Amino acid sequence: MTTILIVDDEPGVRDLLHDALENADYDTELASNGAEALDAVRRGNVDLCIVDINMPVMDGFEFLERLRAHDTRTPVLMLSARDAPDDVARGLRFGADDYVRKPFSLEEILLRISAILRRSRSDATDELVLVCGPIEMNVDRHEIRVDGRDVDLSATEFRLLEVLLERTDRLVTREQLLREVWNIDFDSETSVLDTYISYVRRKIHHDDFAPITTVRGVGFKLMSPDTQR
Amino acid sequence: MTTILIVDDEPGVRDLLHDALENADYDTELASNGAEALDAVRRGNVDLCIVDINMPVMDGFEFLERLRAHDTRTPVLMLSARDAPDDVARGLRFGADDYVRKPFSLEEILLRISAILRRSRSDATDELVLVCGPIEMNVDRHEIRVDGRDVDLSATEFRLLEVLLERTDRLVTREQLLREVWNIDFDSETSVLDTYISYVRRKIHHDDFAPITTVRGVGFKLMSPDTQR
DNA sequence: GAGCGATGACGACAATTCTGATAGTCGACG
DNA sequence: CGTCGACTATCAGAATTGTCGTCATCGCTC
Repeated sequence: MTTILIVDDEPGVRDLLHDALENADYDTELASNGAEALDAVRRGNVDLCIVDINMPVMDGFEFLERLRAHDTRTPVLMLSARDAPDDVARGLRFGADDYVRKPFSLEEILLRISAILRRSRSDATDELVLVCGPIEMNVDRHEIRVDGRDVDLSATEFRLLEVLLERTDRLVTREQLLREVWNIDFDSETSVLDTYISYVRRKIHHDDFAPITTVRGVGFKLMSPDTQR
Repeated sequence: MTTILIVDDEPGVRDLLHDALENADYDTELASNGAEALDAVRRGNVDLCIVDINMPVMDGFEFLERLRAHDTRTPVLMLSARDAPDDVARGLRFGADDYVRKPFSLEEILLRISAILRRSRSDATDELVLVCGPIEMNVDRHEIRVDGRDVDLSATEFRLLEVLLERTDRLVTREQLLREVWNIDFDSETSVLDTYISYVRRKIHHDDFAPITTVRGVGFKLMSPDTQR
C-alpha cells in the first residue's frame, strides 16, 4: 500500500486531497504545518509528500530543505501558487520531484502522483523521455530541450510534437494527427494542422536540423538524424 | 433497433461513420448519393438520415427537399462543410433537424444523434431548452436568445450560463462553477470565474434585467424575474 | 456612520488557438 | 520540359481564454 502525506495549512484543500487520494486507493496522512510533517516522515512509512509552498510559520521550501538534510529519498510534489518561475526553480534545486501549479484538477494531480511513484519505484530517475537527435522531451515534466536549450511550446504544440516523437521515423497521417491532437475524427478542410506544424518547425528547426518532413497528400514524419541523409 | 442511413459520396467519411455508429449499437445503411438514399428511405425502416451537404449530382439540399415532399417525419442531420450560415439557415428551412459543422469529433456527432432521436421519440419537437425570463437556451442546438434576439456566447461563456440556468434561483458556489466549467477541483486564487461572469453579464444584462446576482463570499445565483424584486 | 479589510467587477493586456488568404512547391501528365 | 492542378507553408488577423492590477463595494467593527 502506498501512503501519501498531505501538508497544507488550509483545511479545505487538505480534505479535498484526502478524499481524492483515498478514493484513488492511496493511504493518506495529514499535516497542517511543516513541523507535523517532518514528524510524520520520521515516523517512517510515507511514500510521497504533497506540500503546499504557501504556509505560515514553516513554508514548503523550509520543510523541503529540512527534510532533505536527512532524507534524500522520499519524493516530494510541491503545490505552487500561481506563476512563480523562481519558486519552481528553487523547489527543484532543493530536491522537489515535481510541482503542480494552482489551479489544477484532480485528474492532473493524480497523473503527476503516479508518474512520480513510477519513477521512484523503478529505482533511479527514469522519467519518460522521448528523444530524437538533439530533441529531448520529458513528458512527465512537460519540458522540451533542443541542443540542450529549453524550448517553450504551447499545450497544442507540445502534444503535436509528442505524437510525432512517439512514432519517430514512421509516417503519421493527417487523420491520425487530427484525431490524437485535436480530437477531430472526420475529414475536413481545416488547416489548423498545417499551421501548427509550421509553429513547431519554427521553434525546433534550425540550420542543419529539420526533422519534420512532409509526406505529400498523406501526413508528416519526424526523422531521426541517422535516417536523415 | 435503430437504423441510421449515412449519405455521403466520400467513402472515407462513410466508413468512419459506419464503424462509429455500429460500435455505438446502431444499425446502419449506406448510400453514396441522393438517389440511392431516397430509395433506401422509401424501402422504410430508416430512423434517421445523416447527409453530407456537399455531394455531386444531387446535393444534400436537393435530397432533403425531395425527401420532405413525401416524408416529413424521418429526422435528418446535415453535415455542413465549414462556416456557411446560409447553408445552415437553408437546411433548417427545408426541414433538417440539426446540422453539424466540420470538423467534428465522434463524441459530438453521437451526442447530436441521440438528441435528435430523443426528440423524435417523444413525439413532438421538444428540445432541451432552459428558460429564465427572457433568456432561452437551446442546449441541443447550442443557441441562446434573449428577448428573442440571438446572442453569441463563446464555448466557456455558454457553459457557465448553462450551469447557472440549470440551477435557476438557487445558489451555485464558486467551487461548483470552477469544477463544472473549468474542471478545476482545488481552491486557488484564479479570477477567471469573475472575468467570465463579467463577460456573460455584459452580453445578456440590460436596463431592467440583471439576473446574475453575486452572493458574496460564496458564489452566484441566476434569478428568475418572479423572484427578482 | 467612519474606517478597514476582504471580496468582487472589470479594464488592459498577453498568450493561445484557429480561420482565411495568399503564395509557393510538388508531381503528374502531356 | 512546361503546364496545370492539387497540396502545403506561412502570414495576418480575429476570437477566445486567462492573468494581473486597480478600483469599487460590501459588511464588519469600533
